[in-house]
Amino acid sequence: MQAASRKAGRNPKADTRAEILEAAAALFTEKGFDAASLDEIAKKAGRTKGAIYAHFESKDDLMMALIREMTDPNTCDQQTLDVVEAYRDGTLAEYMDEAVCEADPGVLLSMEILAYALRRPERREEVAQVFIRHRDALKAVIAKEIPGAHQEAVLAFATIVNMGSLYAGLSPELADGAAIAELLGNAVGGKTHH
Amino acid sequence: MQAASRKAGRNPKADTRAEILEAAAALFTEKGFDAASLDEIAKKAGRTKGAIYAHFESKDDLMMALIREMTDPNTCDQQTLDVVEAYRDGTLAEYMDEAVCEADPGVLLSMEILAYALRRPERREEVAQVFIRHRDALKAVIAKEIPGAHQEAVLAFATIVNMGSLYAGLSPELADGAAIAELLGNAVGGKTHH
DNA sequence: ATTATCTATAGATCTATAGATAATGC
DNA sequence: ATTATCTATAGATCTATAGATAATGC
Repeated sequence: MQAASRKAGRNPKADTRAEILEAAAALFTEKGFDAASLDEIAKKAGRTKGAIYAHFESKDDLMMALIREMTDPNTCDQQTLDVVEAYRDGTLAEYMDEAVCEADPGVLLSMEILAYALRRPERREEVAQVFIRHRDALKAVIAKEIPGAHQEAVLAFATIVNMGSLYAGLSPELADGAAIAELLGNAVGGKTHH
Repeated sequence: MQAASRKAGRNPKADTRAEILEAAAALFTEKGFDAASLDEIAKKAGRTKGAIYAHFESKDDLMMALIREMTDPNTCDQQTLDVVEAYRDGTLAEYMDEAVCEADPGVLLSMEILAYALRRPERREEVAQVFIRHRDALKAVIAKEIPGAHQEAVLAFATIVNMGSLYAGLSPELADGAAIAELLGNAVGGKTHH
């Protein structure tokens, strides 16, 4: 949030909700949903717990809000775009080693959300819709950037890049940029320009 | 009571430890490490918390013991073997739909362990060694069962099957047996007999 | 045969902290 | 949105005891 928001008729309150969500995302990533306390989240957002309860009904409600508002569901986040482009340009190995292999926070959060949803059947459907919309956005990008990609290329990106970067975060012996790039190459196919 | 167990230097209640580990595995899978309480674990094992502390120093120590003793590190578990065989036999799609697609507990536990280790740098190396030994066992099986498999076939199995089954557990729209099988086919190559 | 000892475990308890709510202020 | 507070429960620790074995005594 830049000066713009502070200026144009924003109320200090307006940002509170977004800042809480941002702090929650960071702490759910770092410690996991259960281990991240609302006090910590509030502190990180520069507020108190009361502020959280002014905006969210419960810790679960906060998590669900975070999931729903996880970036615009119709566009890929920049990082996803970068991965696809690196693949297309034949520089994925380097990209993975630099950017993703040290336990990418975005991937950890998405794992946390997946685990959260899998353990709460009532929430599963709603979370699934969010994942599906993200998947579709990624699919469109792949179709555009990687002509001739195999039919299951989206699933390849989602599974190999995500899981691969978790493994890489655990140990480079389990997965490194080169291995992930080669595997993805076999799985995705299509034209790349080296 | 069997003379054998006495001979082995273990008292008749020696299976307490194993039963606690089993209960812990089940509850860590079902609710996650933080949300599973020691009281629940003790109850599920038919003991009380005192019994847990007689065998383990702390909840973390219990988790680490569970990780270390997660099946024999030099052999694949049956389920992993089944997946590789289903791939080799060209029946992976059916296998995944039947056995794995509804949020496989083993996969969930392994994700829980991965997240646990990624968030605890002091533990990372030790957990990594366990994963590496499992990976090597899987590699050997693949080399034997799927002649001509690509070099990164192990990573393909680990990432695509695990992540795929989590996605499938969230929604069949995200991943189903056929999609996983096709993707794995592109990623692994090698000879299969249809 | 009696007493002491050891080990594993139950059950009670301690302390900290979590999520949630209520009261209050701006 | 803050501050104070409520209630529940967590991990951890303490204490007592059951059941078994080992040592001691007659």
